[in-house]
Amino acid sequence: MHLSICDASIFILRFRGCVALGKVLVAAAWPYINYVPHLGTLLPLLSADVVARYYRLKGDDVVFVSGSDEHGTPIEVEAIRRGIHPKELVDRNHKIVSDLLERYGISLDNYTRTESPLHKEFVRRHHLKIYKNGYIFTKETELPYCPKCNRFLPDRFVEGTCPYCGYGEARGDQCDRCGRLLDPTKLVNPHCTICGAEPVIRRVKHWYFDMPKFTGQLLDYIKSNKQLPDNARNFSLKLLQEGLKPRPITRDTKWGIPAPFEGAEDKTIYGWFENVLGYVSATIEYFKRRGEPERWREFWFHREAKTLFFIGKDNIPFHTLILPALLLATHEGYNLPWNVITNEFLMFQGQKFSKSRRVGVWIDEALRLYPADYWRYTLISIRPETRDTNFTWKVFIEKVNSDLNDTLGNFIHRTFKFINRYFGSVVPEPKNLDEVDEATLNAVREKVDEVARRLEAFRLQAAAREFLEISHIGNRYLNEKKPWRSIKEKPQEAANTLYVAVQIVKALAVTMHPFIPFTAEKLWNLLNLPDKNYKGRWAEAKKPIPPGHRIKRAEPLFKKVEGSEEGLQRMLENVRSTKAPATPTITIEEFSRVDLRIGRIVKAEPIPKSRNLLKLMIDLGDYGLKQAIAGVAEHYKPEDLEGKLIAVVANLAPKTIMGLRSEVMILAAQDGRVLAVIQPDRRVEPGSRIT
RNA sequence: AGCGGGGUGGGGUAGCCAGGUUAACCCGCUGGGCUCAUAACCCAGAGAUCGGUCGUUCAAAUCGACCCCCCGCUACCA
Repeated sequence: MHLSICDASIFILRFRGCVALGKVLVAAAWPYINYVPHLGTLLPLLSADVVARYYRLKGDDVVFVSGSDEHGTPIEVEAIRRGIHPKELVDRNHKIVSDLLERYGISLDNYTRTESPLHKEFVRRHHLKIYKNGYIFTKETELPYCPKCNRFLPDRFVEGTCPYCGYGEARGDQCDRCGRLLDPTKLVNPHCTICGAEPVIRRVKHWYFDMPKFTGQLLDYIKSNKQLPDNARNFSLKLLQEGLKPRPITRDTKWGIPAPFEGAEDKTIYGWFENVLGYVSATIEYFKRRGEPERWREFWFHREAKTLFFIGKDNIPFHTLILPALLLATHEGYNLPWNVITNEFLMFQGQKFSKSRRVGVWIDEALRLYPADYWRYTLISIRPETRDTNFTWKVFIEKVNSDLNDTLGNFIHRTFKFINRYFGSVVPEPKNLDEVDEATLNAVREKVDEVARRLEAFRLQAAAREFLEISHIGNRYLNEKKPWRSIKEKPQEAANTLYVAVQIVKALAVTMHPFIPFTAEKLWNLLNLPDKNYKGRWAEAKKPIPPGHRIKRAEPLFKKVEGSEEGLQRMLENVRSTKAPATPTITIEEFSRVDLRIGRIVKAEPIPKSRNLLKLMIDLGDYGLKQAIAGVAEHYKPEDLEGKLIAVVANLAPKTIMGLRSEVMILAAQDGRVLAVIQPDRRVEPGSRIT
């Protein structure tokens, strides 16, 4: 089947919207792994996972792919900072991230990486192909080059004084103070942010992808793709109306995929022109590994395949314009993204997630606090669908305690307990169900369908609400039927009630699966339903558990989050401090602002009513006697400390702790539960400066 | 600056694109019920002139114009 690629009608056919189900490619944005992702970065992967799991439950043929985005200057710079080769950095991070995603239950069929040999080879062949098709040309430009680092500098890596407002730390692309767009060549006193040297301007040749040639086809694609969400469509149309520009696809960096063009041997391919091709290469790799090397085509060429891309809003143009253009440029008739499901941003307590300022929660530390399902449920239920939303500890506590534990967990638990206790753990035989029983079962079936409808519309937040609603129905039903009464007077009625209740539990076990898969499997097991493979299980939501079936003993599925919002933030900070933090470097000048000295503890005494505090009097020689309130009482007895020479920070702003003034801070090393004060290894006078 | 998104009871969100019965849901609050269940559950109630103004319309949270505030983006932080 070969249609002219320029024929717009094929798009109309392909994107009419009533595409038959069956084959679903689910793709999630590739996290950039210069660092562990934070909760916001997890959103596209998590959303994709919910949908992938749903389609699998429905019995569709699903392939779910993503991978680590590993190339580019930020990773190179991070590697330099740590004194290792970029490859070593990404090998390490890829492993960490893959492992974490698995622990979040992100059910990827292939989580690969841009360093995968198959990907690199695929990308080179792809670009050569579109080069031969005439979509790539070369052009010379002037770019800043750092002679000391021996590299061309991306705009963001040049800083200098803004020529408009005089701001001293304007970046090459934009001034943070006046907001003006800049050109790195215009900066006054420019310097390289990596080494500080002054960059020079060099003329270089680069290879450009001729985006404007695809304007018409992309316009047709965007306009005829009915399911594209508004934010993705509007933004893409705007860019198309403004006019596409040729994009440089080569970079003068070493860390990347070598450009395959003649004369470009020392260049690499720009990240966004290779990582999006990873969706294809990951599919190829997956089927190759399964020994079915041709089947990837079913997902990328058969018209009936649905391809779903889950991304954050900042990635829209790469998925609605650049990826389609790259695919069109092959003239091979690739499926263009059937839908690009875009989430807005997640904020943390009203602020943007920020790695440098440590605002937010990172996915490794989150798992050290609470189970994956708690995070999954919370994130999906506040998933930023129509606007940015805010993650707060308050929300987290509310979602886990009220929704998961009280409403959902408790309904399941009371049903189990009742059957355990009054029916010997055996599903009772129903006889003559009354109207309320039937209506309830119907309402539950209705809800199951509603969850499915919401999921198919990618309204994940609403879908989660609907599945939780099933447990509300259950709770309401039990309250109305009061089986704890009828068990005494009309045991058959109680039997009917619990029969219905356990069917609701089963429906929940199925519908909760996309959202909280770990809990779903645990529940499936408690229901003593043997099937380990969940493919095609969705239909089970409406099939009753037969009377006589034995279930297991009740076991709580969730635990409440104990403690306040402040308490949780403290827990997070504890978790954070016990792993080696990658603290940003400081200059010697910055360090010298800290006045470190040796002091002698002349007196140490416990503070009444405090658990861990000691009041210390510390002799600082010429600087006098200072009082320190130190949190060491759980590690040292007062008499152990008296007489010791120890390191202190002498110029910390004083603070009042439990009504006592603390003027200096003593230094101690912490290794998990072990605390050790820092002492000089030979005798020096109290007050000696530590440098 | 331009562009985009948003401002809905105390808090958090949905509804808006395809205008139409008492503006929905969760948390919180008040009162009541229940006691099988992880002090959980269920019911009822209070509480919003849907940022402001003007307009379109028989009818606007929903459409249009203008204004005020918040946020994001302006092509390598989802």
